[in-house]
Amino acid sequence: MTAKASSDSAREIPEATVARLPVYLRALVTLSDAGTETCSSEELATAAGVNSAKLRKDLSYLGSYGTRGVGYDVDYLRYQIAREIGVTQDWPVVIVGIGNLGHALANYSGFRSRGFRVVALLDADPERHQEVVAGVDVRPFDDLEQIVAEQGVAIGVIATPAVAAQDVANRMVAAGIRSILNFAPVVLAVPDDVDVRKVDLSIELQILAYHEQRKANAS
Amino acid sequence: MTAKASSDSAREIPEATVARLPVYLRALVTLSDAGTETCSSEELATAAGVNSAKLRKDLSYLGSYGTRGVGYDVDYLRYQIAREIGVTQDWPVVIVGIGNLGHALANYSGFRSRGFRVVALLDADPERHQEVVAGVDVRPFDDLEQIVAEQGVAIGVIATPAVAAQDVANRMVAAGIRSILNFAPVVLAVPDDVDVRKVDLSIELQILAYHEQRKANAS
DNA sequence: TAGATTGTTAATCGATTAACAATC
DNA sequence: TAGATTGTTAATCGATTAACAATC
Repeated sequence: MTAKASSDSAREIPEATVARLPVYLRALVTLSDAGTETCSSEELATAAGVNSAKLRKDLSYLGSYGTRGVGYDVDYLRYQIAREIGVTQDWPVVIVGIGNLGHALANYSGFRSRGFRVVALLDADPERHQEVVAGVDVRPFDDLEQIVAEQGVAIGVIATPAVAAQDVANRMVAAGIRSILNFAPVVLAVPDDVDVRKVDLSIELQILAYHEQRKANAS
Repeated sequence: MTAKASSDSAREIPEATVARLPVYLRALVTLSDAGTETCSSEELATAAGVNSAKLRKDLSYLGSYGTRGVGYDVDYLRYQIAREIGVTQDWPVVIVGIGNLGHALANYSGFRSRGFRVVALLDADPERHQEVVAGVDVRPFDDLEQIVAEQGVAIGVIATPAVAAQDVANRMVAAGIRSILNFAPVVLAVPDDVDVRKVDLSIELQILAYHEQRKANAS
């Protein structure tokens, strides 16, 4: 299959750059909301917390969306980055494990406003199937395959205890999900074509502790 | 001030390695709990989801804790890594912003079991000051300075809405906190000697969406 | 034309990896 | 001694950064 209109977007974008695009997008949304129409790489870089050389290098992978001597049109660049990331469309998401964290995720407004739609909340515990969280019914985990098929779910979020996570991942993969955001503190084994990103609260704290300890020893 | 007993631990450990040490530590805890006494770099690497060359290189920054031809003593290596990270001691933590996410964090058992102790939950909203979450009273945000001083808090967690986050960070820094874990979707401005780590759920989802989009286009 | 700022080049830095000598 | 596995070396790869030519 050949590429459509923007055939140049087939270029390979480095992982480190991909990880920063959402940060730039958010900074642009903030600028746009504040009524700013144009910004320089220096201004945008400051808002995003990086240096301007890195920002310009990153943007250069997407194309040439600025004007020399002038800067970037905020709304135009915002659209181009959103398109590159893929958040001009809506992504149906399913969350599995509706404990404390699952509740927080289901209620997180940042998903909806950034191109993600929570279409289902699943939990293995029948006790929870009475609940409605953030306007969505909690349903049995066994409904996974049906929901994924019906709603075209491409992204799954795992917020279960560690012991259940691998099983949930297996079922997600079998159901056709190829992108997983994992909050359970385990290393998931998945096929090569499945993307897993991990958020681990205690690991983040441990990294802070390491540096904190060094500061304490240095003083 | 000169270093104590283990003067060799003054070596510089690369950031990428520091970020993986907690992963190795967790794998070792799992192995230990399963009764495993010895493991090779190959086994530990598999459990941690990295290749063995990287694991050995990482461990080499800490010292020489294995035995050629044999492997690593699980409990010994576990202790050495825990000591290097700094989680052989207890770190008092304060959480600010007790909404959905703050609740989830306060209840997260992984903190306690990994060397962190939530000593206070703070919220600016007086409505919440009645609450007890995970056995800890929710107190006014204005108590921050006092609590930090009394309890020797070194790590602060920000789980407030985006608009409040910078103010909270400023107050934390003024109170003497030098390590911050930020869940609010904003780039915090802090002095150079303050460490900020960021967890942003929607950014993680956006990175997945980018790759998902590419998979969809490739098919 | 003069000033400003992008997009790109090239140098530097840090992280990963394979291979293997050291050594249990 | 023979087999196994670490710890380290050196090559490779990818990311960052400063500098500046291109160009509005």
